[in-house]
Amino acid sequence: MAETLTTTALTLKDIARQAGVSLATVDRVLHNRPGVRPDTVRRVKEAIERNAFQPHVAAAELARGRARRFAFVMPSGPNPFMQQIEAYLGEMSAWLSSRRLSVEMVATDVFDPSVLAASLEGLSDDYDGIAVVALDHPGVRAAIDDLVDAGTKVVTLVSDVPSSRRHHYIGIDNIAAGRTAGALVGRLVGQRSGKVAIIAGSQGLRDHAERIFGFIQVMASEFPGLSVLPVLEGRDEDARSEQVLARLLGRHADIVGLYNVGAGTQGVANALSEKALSDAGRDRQVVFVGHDVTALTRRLLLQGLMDAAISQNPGHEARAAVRVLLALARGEPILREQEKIRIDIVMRDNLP
Amino acid sequence: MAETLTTTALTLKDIARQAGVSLATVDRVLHNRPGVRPDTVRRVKEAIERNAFQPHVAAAELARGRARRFAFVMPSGPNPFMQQIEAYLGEMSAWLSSRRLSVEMVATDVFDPSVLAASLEGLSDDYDGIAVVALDHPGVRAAIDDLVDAGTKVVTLVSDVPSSRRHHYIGIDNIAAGRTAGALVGRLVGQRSGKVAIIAGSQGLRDHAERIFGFIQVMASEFPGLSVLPVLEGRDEDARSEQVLARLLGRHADIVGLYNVGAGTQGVANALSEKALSDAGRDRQVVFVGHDVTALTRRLLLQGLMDAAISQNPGHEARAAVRVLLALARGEPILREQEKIRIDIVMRDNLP
DNA sequence: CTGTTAGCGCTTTCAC
DNA sequence: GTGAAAGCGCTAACAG
Repeated sequence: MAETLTTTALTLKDIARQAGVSLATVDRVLHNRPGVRPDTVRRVKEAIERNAFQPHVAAAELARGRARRFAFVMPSGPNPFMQQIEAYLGEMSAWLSSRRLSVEMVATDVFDPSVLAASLEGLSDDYDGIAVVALDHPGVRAAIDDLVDAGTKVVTLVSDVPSSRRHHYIGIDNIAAGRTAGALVGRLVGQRSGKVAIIAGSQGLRDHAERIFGFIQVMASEFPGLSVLPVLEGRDEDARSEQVLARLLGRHADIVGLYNVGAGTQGVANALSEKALSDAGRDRQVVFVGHDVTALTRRLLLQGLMDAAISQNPGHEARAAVRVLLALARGEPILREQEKIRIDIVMRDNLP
Repeated sequence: MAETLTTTALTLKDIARQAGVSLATVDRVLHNRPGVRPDTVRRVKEAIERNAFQPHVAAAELARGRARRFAFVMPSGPNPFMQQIEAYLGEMSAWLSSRRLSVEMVATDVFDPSVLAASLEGLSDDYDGIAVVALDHPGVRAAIDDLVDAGTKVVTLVSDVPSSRRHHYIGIDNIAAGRTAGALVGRLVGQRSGKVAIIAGSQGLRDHAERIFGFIQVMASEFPGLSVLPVLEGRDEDARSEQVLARLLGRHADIVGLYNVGAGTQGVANALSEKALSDAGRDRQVVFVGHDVTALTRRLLLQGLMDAAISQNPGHEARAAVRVLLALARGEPILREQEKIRIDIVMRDNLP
């Protein structure tokens, strides 16, 4: 009736005794440090295996007694999503300091590869680990690889540089996110046929490009009744997004769906609600799917102007980045399942 | 450019010196233990505040040196969702034992209040904390309250007993989950009008009842074109679910949506795919929304027979339950944001 | 009421 | 190659 999943009470000392060696030797074997005869290594390893011995992390942490410093390299400028990540890091401060960890924010122009690369290079010696919202560019890749070579742990956050040797990526699969957006737009449009608009910050941004790719893929293969218009670029700015979208809506009366890939949400909403006014009486508004749950998208979802937001949980990303950097620094295993960032579909009734 | 969120390097000793007292006194104040003159308390607290002092958790854990035992009281019988929670607890075993924590599974008939209550009563002295998939019933409530009175930390898991004095509930808001399901069915049905079926395990289960409530609420207020048929009960069994649903589908040709509140998914799928066959050529199948991502629902989503699954992440629930029990046992703060279980909408393209 | 002290289990010199 | 021993920062007896 009761099945135990865990037991341990042994200590290094017990293992040492069983293996007929001293504490120090067990410690060396445990951490693959050199200076132990192969035969001794084997004896110790056997004792460890035999007892399924797990060293007590608290004791190790205390004995090591080292404070760790991490840096978060994030975009300067007022991006609500990034601000949420910062805010969640702030909420962790008690957690961090009771573990002698420190996290520092480094703001930089992440859209300029040379600036970003330079920022990264400058951090090498000061930090045990770095989380960076990275632009996928050769210069940035080189900077990341240099950090890694210098022994710094590096995780990419939100936006990845897959070709680099970063230790981990904390963020969503953007192609799948785009596919999800596409499936939602298609399904929510229902039987109607017509055109679908896409507005992105820039197609040069890897995450935007991937989302668009996934979106178009699904549209083409599963919703033949819907035709996708050429992608608009709003540079993630409200004014420009509103302008280009309004023009498009004016030109095509039969737009039934809209995918906003990046920010500039207020502008998109403005253009859309203007159209909604003039459409009053029509059977249904344009289906509008975008990204991220912010104060604004929350309001739009509640109003019904926006139908769904594809979201990556910023609190989870902040905590996962810290935990992964810490695990990397300590040489502990990473709980992949726990650290994986999911693609959340947020609609009015499951707003977090 | 770089803004620090955290700093600390002080120890109890530093605080003791600043306050002009001994280590032990600071420790007493820190843990609100009695036996310190109010004036001294104030002085110490001031020193703590002034330095924003955070005791080193690793040191505390080591010094306390106590192993903690937790029990998970879960339904006997083969419920895939519960098995997933167990599996994720299993994956944590290294994490657990390196912290000198143990988790034991206690299987019981959680649907029989007296059996469940008796199981709980029997555990009082052996565990520091208990997570229980609870039935909301006066006997169970009393058993939980007794545990709490005895100093055991109690969290309800998946299914809550809000009237009890349990310390925490790990699970979703089931009314909101039902609303989410309703909105999805309504939106995915689109312009068509017709009937919507609901099949539940039992309306006597609190979580099922709440989901139904939320679902009907949304249907009534937002989808006047859809009428909800009386709730079917399938007792979470495949055979019975298939039977009652098949009969219903036979009687009403104009069913356009289906909400499966609990398990019995295979039966539901059977009934539905049979109907789909005979409907071949019709414009669209019945919209089918259910709960939880299991091997089966995953397959159904990929096939397209199922449109969406409302899900609560079992891995997250398992880890959150352990973390919360641990925080409660140690008297540490709970990171509410981290432990909150979200209502996930899972469709084909964002399958985890 | 308050202080002293002996560990908790591991890491890390420093000797041998 | 290996071992002995001094802490890491806190907790918990036990004295006073």
